[in-house]
Amino acid sequence: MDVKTLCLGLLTVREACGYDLKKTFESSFKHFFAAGYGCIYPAVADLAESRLVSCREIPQVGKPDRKVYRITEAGEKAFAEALKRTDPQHKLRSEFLVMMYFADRLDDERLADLLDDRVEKLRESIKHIEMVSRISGEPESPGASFVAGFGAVIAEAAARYIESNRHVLIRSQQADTEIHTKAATG
Amino acid sequence: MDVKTLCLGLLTVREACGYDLKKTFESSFKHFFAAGYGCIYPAVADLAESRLVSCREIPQVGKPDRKVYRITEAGEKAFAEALKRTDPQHKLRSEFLVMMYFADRLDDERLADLLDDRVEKLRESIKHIEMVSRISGEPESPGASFVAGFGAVIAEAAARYIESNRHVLIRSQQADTEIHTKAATG
DNA sequence: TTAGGCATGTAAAGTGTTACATGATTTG
DNA sequence: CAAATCATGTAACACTTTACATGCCTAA
Repeated sequence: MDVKTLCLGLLTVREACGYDLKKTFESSFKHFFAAGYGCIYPAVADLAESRLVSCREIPQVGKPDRKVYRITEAGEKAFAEALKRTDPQHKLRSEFLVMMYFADRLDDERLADLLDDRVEKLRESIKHIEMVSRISGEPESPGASFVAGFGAVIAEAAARYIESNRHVLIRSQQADTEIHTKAATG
Repeated sequence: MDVKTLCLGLLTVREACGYDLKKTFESSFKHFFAAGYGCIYPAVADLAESRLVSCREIPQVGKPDRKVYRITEAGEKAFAEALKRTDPQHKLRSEFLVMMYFADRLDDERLADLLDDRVEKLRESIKHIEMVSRISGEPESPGASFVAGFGAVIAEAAARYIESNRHVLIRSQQADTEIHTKAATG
């Protein structure tokens, strides 16, 4: 499944322009499916060209015309089909873990910075997810709640793991080298 | 950080041919940094061309010559530099979560299958990680243990989350729609 | 006898990222 | 006065995936 298909999916929920779609990517999909303008604009243009969405141009003052895309019947069918056929992948690509794998080639200061930064980013991600859930006026769809909760739980687990096991990597703290896999709940 | 740099990193540990590197990707990096032959072979060829690794060809019977790559001093420096400079990303791209976001457009049977499959894959991933840790003769480096533990803990958290919250998505089980974020420990 | 392991690669296609280009309005 | 928001897009580049191409040996 590519960005194009996901844009089509978002347009099954409500009509939107490219800029709106980007905001949705930032708010709801940031933690598991990021996409930039350079990918979104060509995607919606393609969808329009293949008649899966229609486009209505709304004149604006001081800005480019707002191009509002709305899904067509063909688009609805295409998306339903995609949901039926897709064998969903779930891929992590972590340069952070690569660097941790090579921890013995990093000095302790650098290592501590990397670990701290990652934990901080994870905590920010959790806050971001909670923020978005609270802001949205309408109660979220079950799907939206599920994926938000997933993101928060995984980020929390990751942060806890890093905090419980950093001593395994940092030489100046290497008293206990047992890996902790039980997170303290609470 | 790309596959080329990671190959260089693996060659700081021990000399290897492309096929060996692929096996390492399969065993140790599968859950956070996958790579195929089509990516690895050109990568090591590039490394050799830019003299970051040397190449020794060992004749084989009934197979192509085995090209054993060994890191050079320039390669060691280049990798150390990469570890210093890289701001490590950590990206998830999950079509699975996309589909769960659109759960209301899936029928219950399909939904249940997708959830079951994901949990199964997560459990397999945990087994795979435990397997690899047990098989390797020498005790693993702290970095290797850390990333293996990370993978196992996150996969376990994900599996538990899915099991605790699938009822939020499946209509025929929608009595309680509260998201469970506290995993039962044990 | 068939599947899997060993061992190399190329080429095209697919997909996404980054940098560039423009510019008024609104908020702090 | 500066930064963020709104709003569009293109083009080059980077990188990975997939399919193709070959072929012997070994174990079940």
